[in-house]
Amino acid sequence: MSIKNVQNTHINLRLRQLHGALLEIVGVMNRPQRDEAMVREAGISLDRALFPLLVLVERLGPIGIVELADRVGRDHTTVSRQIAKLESLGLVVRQESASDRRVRAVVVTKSGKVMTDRVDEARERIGQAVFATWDNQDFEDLVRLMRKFADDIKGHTSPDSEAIG
Amino acid sequence: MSIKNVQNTHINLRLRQLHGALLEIVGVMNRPQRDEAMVREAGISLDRALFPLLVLVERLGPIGIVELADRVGRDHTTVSRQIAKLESLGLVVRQESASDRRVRAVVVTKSGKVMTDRVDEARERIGQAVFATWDNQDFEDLVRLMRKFADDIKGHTSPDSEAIG
DNA sequence: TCTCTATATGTGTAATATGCACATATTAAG
DNA sequence: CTTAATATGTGCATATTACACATATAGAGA
Repeated sequence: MSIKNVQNTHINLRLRQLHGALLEIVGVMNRPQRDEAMVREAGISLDRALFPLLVLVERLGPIGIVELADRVGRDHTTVSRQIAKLESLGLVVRQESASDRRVRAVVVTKSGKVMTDRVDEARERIGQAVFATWDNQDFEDLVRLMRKFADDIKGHTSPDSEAIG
Repeated sequence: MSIKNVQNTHINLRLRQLHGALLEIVGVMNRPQRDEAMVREAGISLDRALFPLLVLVERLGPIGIVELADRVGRDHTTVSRQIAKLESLGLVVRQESASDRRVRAVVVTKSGKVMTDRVDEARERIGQAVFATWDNQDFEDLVRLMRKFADDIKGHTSPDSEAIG
């Protein structure tokens, strides 16, 4: 076996480990129970699919429907309807864009912001608990490398490229 | 502002950055287009929701329906039906457990393994491309810290604890 | 052992979510 | 100024999902 093959074997081992960790993390992030617990804490009734959208709008808004749909991996018509629901609940508004009058950019309302703020606070509490036992350098490295990883996979998966599984 | 508050502010900044990166990564992982591309490459027609299950069964099998449902955050009745579909396609089988005759543990068949193997190969190719430009130490650190992170959030989110958003 | 509770799985059914076909408005390119 | 591309939205058929409920088995305690 050549040196290059040994290296590849090692990389593939690590890739498999990374994929395993990713599957678990995504699994936890996708649990609807988590969202429901948050919503309950915020004291508002909200459909399961609507909550992740609200968080994204707060993070990325003002943002158009199509870009939002791309982020969550759903058809834009689906997202259009979901945003309409969020708007009827008073949590977001669609505002006309001056530069491009086709887009109706979505932003959170004051009421929606109150809700995402509570979510942020809960997330902070959990995060502080999770990382309380971490070595500080490890924590800094995790944040830095996750950011880098997120940036890099976007470039390798954007249009028509292959999937990761 | 006390030293402790300064530290908390810094941690919360990092937590927010980490959350942002996580949202993007999970977003990419959740794109149905990725799964569809994989399935197409493997030359089999497979419902969108079935593919992630197949991957999990290959990784974790033999595994029971309830545990599988917990992993993907769906009701066990939903997963039960989806596994039944996978079984009718010959990609997995449900085998009786000797130790506990309630469970019908799911495992991939030879045919299912062929499919996940192709997926693994594609994932390897992508992974090698993504990390080709990475510093080796960074790559090792990412794998190690993601594993640690996955382990730690499981402990902090398992039963009835709060969500991350 | 007997009983009661918890767990694992599965089916019927109704509500929800989703995407495709299609339509409109606006922008950009030639 | 025509044509293609983009952003958004509605109607409708289908797919997905979960709740209520049922069955079988396991485990704990009297």
